[in-house]
Amino acid sequence: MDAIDLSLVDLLRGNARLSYAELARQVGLSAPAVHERVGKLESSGVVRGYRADVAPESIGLGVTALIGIVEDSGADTDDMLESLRVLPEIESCYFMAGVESFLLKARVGTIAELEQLIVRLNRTPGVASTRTTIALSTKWENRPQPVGPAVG
Amino acid sequence: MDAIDLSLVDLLRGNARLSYAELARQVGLSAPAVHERVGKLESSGVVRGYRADVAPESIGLGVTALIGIVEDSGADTDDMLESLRVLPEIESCYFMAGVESFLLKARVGTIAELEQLIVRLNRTPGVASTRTTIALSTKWENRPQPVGPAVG
DNA sequence: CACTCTCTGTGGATGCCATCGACCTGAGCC
DNA sequence: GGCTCAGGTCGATGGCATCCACAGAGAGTG
Repeated sequence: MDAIDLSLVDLLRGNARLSYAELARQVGLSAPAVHERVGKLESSGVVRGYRADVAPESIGLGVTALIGIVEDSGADTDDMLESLRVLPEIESCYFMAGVESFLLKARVGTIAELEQLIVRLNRTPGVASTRTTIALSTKWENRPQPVGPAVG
Repeated sequence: MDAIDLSLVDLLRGNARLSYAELARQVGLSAPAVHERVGKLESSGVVRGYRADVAPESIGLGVTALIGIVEDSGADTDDMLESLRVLPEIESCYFMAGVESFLLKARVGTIAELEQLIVRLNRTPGVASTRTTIALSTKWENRPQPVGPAVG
């Protein structure tokens, strides 16, 4: 991970569909060299993949909620994780410090679907309680913060 | 947004670097047709961009925190938003229902940097109080949920 | 029904890009 | 010095992006 790798990471966080030729121009290397570097970033786990950033409301996921989960004392955290993992509505799952062991970001189409999700969560073994707050609007999300040196 | 558009969106959410030729094979259209459709999805705002998914700890952002913000009564929400927007550490910003008007997801390198961020937030005009919880680990994040029909 | 307009598709042509292999170069080390 | 290796360049080639001309389906209209 030298400065050029950081530049490549920055460029790809900004636009994952840049061609190797374009990346090469930006960082001042040849296309094969960039190809090699990006391949290594991928196989070493620095770059985990490439995702289209899609407006959720345009694919019928207009309701965003954050759900904190308090575990039962003695609950098996790994089992709970597996129960959470199979729920597709849960986009993100953080294991937190504090009373609420998990913080989930869920995305559904309607409030009714959110209700169903919460019911399911409360029925999940190991869940003592849930606390849901609704996001009225998403001001921004997953904004990449620049890490590399400035790239001309 | 017909079924083919949804398939394209799904495919690109899974791998944003798929070639138009490959997308075309997957959905059963010609490459120019797919090119046209994706272009329209982009210009209509359904697809907002393409991002490399980078392991944050590998670029020196190993600390994730969620920060709730309570506004002063009478605070100007738009002004606050602008103050938040210039802080690069804030990756996501939701306007919430509830006591805490904003919920921020912040990513920093060290606990010391988190402390500085919190201090800055508490000094920001309009902020009555903040409540920070640290994510001990990220189980998953921004997992795309399939929306289109199954794609062979 | 027939005409036409529009939308969305296909197929072909062309130039750029991804990718492979051969080779070069400088650093570290015996 | 001479070996070795990591990581670069260059050149070739086949595939892809992209442009263009044109075809066919459907909606609206006389």
